[in-house]
Amino acid sequence: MKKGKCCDLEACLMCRLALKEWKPAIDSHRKNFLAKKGEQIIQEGEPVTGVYFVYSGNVKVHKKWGDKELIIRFANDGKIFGHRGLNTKTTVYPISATALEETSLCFIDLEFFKTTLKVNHDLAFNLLLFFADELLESEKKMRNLALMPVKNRLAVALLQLSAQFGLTEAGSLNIALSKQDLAAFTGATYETVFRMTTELINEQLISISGKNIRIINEEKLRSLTQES
Amino acid sequence: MKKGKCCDLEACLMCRLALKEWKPAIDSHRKNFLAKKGEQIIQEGEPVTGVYFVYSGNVKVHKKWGDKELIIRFANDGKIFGHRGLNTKTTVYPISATALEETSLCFIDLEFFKTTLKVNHDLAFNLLLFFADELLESEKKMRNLALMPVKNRLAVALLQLSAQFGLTEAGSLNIALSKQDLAAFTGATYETVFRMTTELINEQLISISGKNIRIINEEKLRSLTQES
DNA sequence: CGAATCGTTGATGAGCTTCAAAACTCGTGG
DNA sequence: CCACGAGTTTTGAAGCTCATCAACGATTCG
Repeated sequence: MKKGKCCDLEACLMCRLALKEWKPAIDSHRKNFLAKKGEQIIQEGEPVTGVYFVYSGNVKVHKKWGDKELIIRFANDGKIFGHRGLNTKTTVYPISATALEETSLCFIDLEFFKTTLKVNHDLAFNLLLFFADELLESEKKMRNLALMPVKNRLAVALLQLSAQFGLTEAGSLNIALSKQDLAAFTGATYETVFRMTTELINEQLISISGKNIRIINEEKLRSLTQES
Repeated sequence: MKKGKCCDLEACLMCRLALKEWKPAIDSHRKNFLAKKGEQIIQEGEPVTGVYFVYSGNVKVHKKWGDKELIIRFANDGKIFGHRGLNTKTTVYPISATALEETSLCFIDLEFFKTTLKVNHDLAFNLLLFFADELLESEKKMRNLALMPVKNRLAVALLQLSAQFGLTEAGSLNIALSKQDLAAFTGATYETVFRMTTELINEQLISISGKNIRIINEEKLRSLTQES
């Protein structure tokens, strides 16, 4: 990632905001703010007003059905969420978004974002690629939820977290995630995830001390994510 | 849909092809052909060569894990598939695609499609919206697979098929789908889907005669898809 | 007409959820 | 410094949903 860049999107809107390449006019369409830990930023079903960019922190993007919850993905530094306001079918947010830690955010008005997209073709093209990547992940996760047992999905989840959040110097996953949330991300119950976690520990694939999860045998863990 | 248009994307590439608005130069990048019923058009894991547009017919887009299969979606008239070659992470198709009936197709070379996207901003923007819609559906389906019981997922599947393929004059779903495929689309086994189908019949929500599925009580069926 | 495929049904058990109750953690205040 | 209680973690047990296997009837097709 280049200096002054915030995210993986070349020509990303937020980068430009950060780099102040844009006219001051944008200020009327942008709102910076802080979300406290646990604060709900978007409520599923509410009318779409704009998109959010994460400067720093961590936000879970989740969907509910009845009293059950599934975490679709996490948006950390440089990521975007609430962008599904961009669609032709509905005018309400299809997901909820909740800060997992204190998170610094930037909100952009939907109309402004749309017009920007139409004018800034680089941005549009790169957002297109971003969406394609998301779709790729999304469809893979669909398959996993439908076809994989919980233990294997847990392996996928851990590897994904490792890839997205990296490791601390101590070598454990650089994210503070409640077991509840890990379960909701895996798509299973708290207890089941717990049991599978102990299995993985017994098989020496991971280890846990306190809140810290460490991947010991990445290769074997990854082999669980392969077919059959 | 306007006359001369093939799909829901304004400025869609295929429409332009069909309308012959483009220079003949394109012909070297386009290949029209027919896929027989049951013919596999894309094999998961093969290197990406381009994208496909459906003139007419029906193609299932599916993913495997071991010997199990999940149908992600169906691509019928005017739809696009294989577009996930467009991404930054992998150079192989993440999905398989198989014709469910005789299908008339158009293949576009990936490089050409990419350059076109960079030049044709209307196309890029509308593809962006299309991706956003797909993502919306995809994430909804993720939630369904994770949280809904099979019966409810079956209701979703039937309503979705009804929306995408419409009804025959007789009032039944205008698609010939094997129960195998319906099961793979629902994300459950053949037998389970069969049992749930009988339940829905007994509850007078649907009826089946031969291959024809008819939705009797759409409202109740839809209520199964609502939360809790 | 026989073979093969598909539809239908029952029995069984694995995998997972649910409920419930210990055991452990940690902050708070006596 | 310990006791207490609230919250979390861990474990056990029961039950439900769904997959799997197997068998038989129906339908298609050479």
